[in-house]
Amino acid sequence: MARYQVGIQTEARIIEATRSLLAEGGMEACTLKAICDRAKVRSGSFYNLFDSKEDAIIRVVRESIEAVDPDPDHAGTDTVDDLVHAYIRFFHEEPTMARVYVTAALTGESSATGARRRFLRHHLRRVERFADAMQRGDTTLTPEDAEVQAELLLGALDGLAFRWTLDQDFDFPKHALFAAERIS
Amino acid sequence: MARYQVGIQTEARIIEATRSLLAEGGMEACTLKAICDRAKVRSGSFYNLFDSKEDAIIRVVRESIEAVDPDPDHAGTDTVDDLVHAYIRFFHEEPTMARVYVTAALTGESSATGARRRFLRHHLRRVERFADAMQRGDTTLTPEDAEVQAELLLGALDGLAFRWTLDQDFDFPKHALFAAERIS
DNA sequence: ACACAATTTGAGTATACACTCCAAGTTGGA
DNA sequence: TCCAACTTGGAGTGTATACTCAAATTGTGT
Repeated sequence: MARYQVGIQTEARIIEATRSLLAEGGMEACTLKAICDRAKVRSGSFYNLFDSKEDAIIRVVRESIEAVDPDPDHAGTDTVDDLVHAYIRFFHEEPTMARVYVTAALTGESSATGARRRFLRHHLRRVERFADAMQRGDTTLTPEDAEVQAELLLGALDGLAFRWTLDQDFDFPKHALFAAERIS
Repeated sequence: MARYQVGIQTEARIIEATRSLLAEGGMEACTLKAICDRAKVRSGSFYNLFDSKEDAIIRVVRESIEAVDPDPDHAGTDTVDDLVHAYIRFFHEEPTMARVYVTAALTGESSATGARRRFLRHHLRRVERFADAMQRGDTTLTPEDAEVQAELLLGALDGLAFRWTLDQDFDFPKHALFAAERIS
């Protein structure tokens, strides 16, 4: 019944292989074969531990996002600035992962199940945190206004990040900070 | 030397098949087989007229974007509001095409050639037009400030559009107008 | 050392895709 | 009417993909 150590290690190797492949070459480089080769595992083992390739990718991306969370305990003490800086940091430290994040949301199965739903949930949580931070910074803001404003700021950050994926010379941090200043 | 009528008609049929497939089911539905079936053509004919599948898709998307251009002659008379409304209209009238547009930019070959470059060029042209319109609306704005502001507004529109692809219930026009009001 | 569950293997399945080639057919100008 | 340029049919190529399964092996508690 209990999991064996060896299985847990294999799982970790697969996650690490997936992470490094995504970071190096994005979705295109992250084939099942590549994952298995790098993790020194046959495909059967992979499917013993993961439901699908997408399953592994989603876990990696989520871990990656959480790694730059300014307030992992959700104590509700982060400021808008903290959140914006965390966002900038994510794109700065894990550019390929950021592209994967956006790509997965767009190309996930057209049915609303799966990746898309997950990303939406994550987005909504972020909007909530931005809105809360905005209200803490400006107590005259109504909850409704804070939400609209949070959607706008996050939208702008997403859009500027997309812009950056088109052209790596684009100064994302500068524009992101301008957005934060202008919108919140 | 001159092109034969029958070839021109075949080309038109292929374009139309590609357009309708993209509009109905996005990139996933737009396989070569699907295009050829719908256009009543074999793949040999397709490759007689187009270099690649991507070639056909790019032509379709470009035509689709130009169809909602508020100032096709580039007379330089459009206002920021015109441009924002044109953007909203594009997403309202051709939602799937909009998704294709973003997807193509992200998933195009990782080398900077090809689709990505094209999209960047198109984006830069739009930024310029937004910046010009902003300067016409506020003559105290320096060209540099206008450009940064234009990048922000376009980024916000792109991001909100992306947000909408995650969840069709999101009120894109409302948020887009809020962005325009807040940023320009 | 035994039983039994957890894990691994690796060949195999099924499928999908963009693209090629060239013989045969058609068009339209001279 | 001729014929070269153009267009078409459609089988075929090559490659890649995610995923399955039954049997073999290994780990763990007793």
